[in-house]
Amino acid sequence: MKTLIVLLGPTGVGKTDLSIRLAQRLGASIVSADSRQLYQGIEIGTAAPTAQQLAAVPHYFIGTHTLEQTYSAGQYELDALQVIDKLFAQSNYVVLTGGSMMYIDAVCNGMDDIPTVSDEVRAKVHHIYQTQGLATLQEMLKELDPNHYNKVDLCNYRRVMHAVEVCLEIGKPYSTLLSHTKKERPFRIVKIGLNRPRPELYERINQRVDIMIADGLEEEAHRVYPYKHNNSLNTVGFKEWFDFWDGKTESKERVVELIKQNSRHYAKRQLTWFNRDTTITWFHPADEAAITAFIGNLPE
RNA sequence: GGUUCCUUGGCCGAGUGGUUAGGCACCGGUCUGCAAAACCGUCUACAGCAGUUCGAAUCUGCUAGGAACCU
Repeated sequence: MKTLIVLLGPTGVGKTDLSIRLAQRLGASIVSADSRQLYQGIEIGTAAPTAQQLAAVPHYFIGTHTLEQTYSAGQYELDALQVIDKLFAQSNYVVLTGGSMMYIDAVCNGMDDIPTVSDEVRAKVHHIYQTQGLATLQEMLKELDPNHYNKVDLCNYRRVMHAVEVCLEIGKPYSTLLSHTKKERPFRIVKIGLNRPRPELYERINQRVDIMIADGLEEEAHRVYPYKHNNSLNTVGFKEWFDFWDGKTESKERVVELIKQNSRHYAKRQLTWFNRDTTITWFHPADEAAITAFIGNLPE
């Protein structure tokens, strides 16, 4: 049976190393589900696989986009599925690995078809938000899509804005596009979660940030500073430097502290998301034997 | 030894008699197209003891710790 092995877990838990060994053992390629490693030029800060690692196993969605390109989970679903389909023609296994919750979700469960919002509508809604504030957008949503109005987190301007944008774009309520059903995939999905005791995970994250600094994260961030307004750089490890150069952070020591802290926050959010998914089988990354056995014991 | 001042929850920090200031961290949570994003919740402290008062973090005294200055 064609099987997609989904290797997921919080940042810094040790997915990359394991994914390569696993892929080699299974004769599989690796499809990255990482919304930041997909960009070129921020390899250090995103802990992207090294050239050596990339040479060991074919990788997809690593460094495939420029910092100025916009990308989304919805687009990823389409692109990733296409790649996965192609890979299954040559192997029974494909390893999907990464920490971008929504990207993984998009591949495993699918997202509803929501049209891309035109620049005009986006600009219009953004303008309303800027000039009249969130309250006005909330009122608009109440009018345009009372159903969704009752469900969204009204304090979260991103979500309110998006819902309003889509309503205006399609001329009907956003909620009419939401099916709340999982898409069926023509392959089996096996989710393997990687986690460590919290103190251990945080210690690794802290150490990894120190290594990034030693590897030249500051220089890398400085190099991409001109592109800071792109979504690709609304990223932990970069925005903290931008704030420093913009005079919003007092010292470099503080920058490093913030990067560590924000990375830990990110890990926590990932775990919160993954913990809801009861189909995940969890392992400690060091327990590779158990993981291998688990995969070996999967029914044909 | 003397004088004056200080002591608030993990950290910062407001509050001079009468709801649990607030911020950050920690912890927990939300999540269908910018998701390494955006957002939400919880955490009831006032150095200790005694007293004044209907009522004290806020007033008084003593004790402890700290700071500055004097001898």
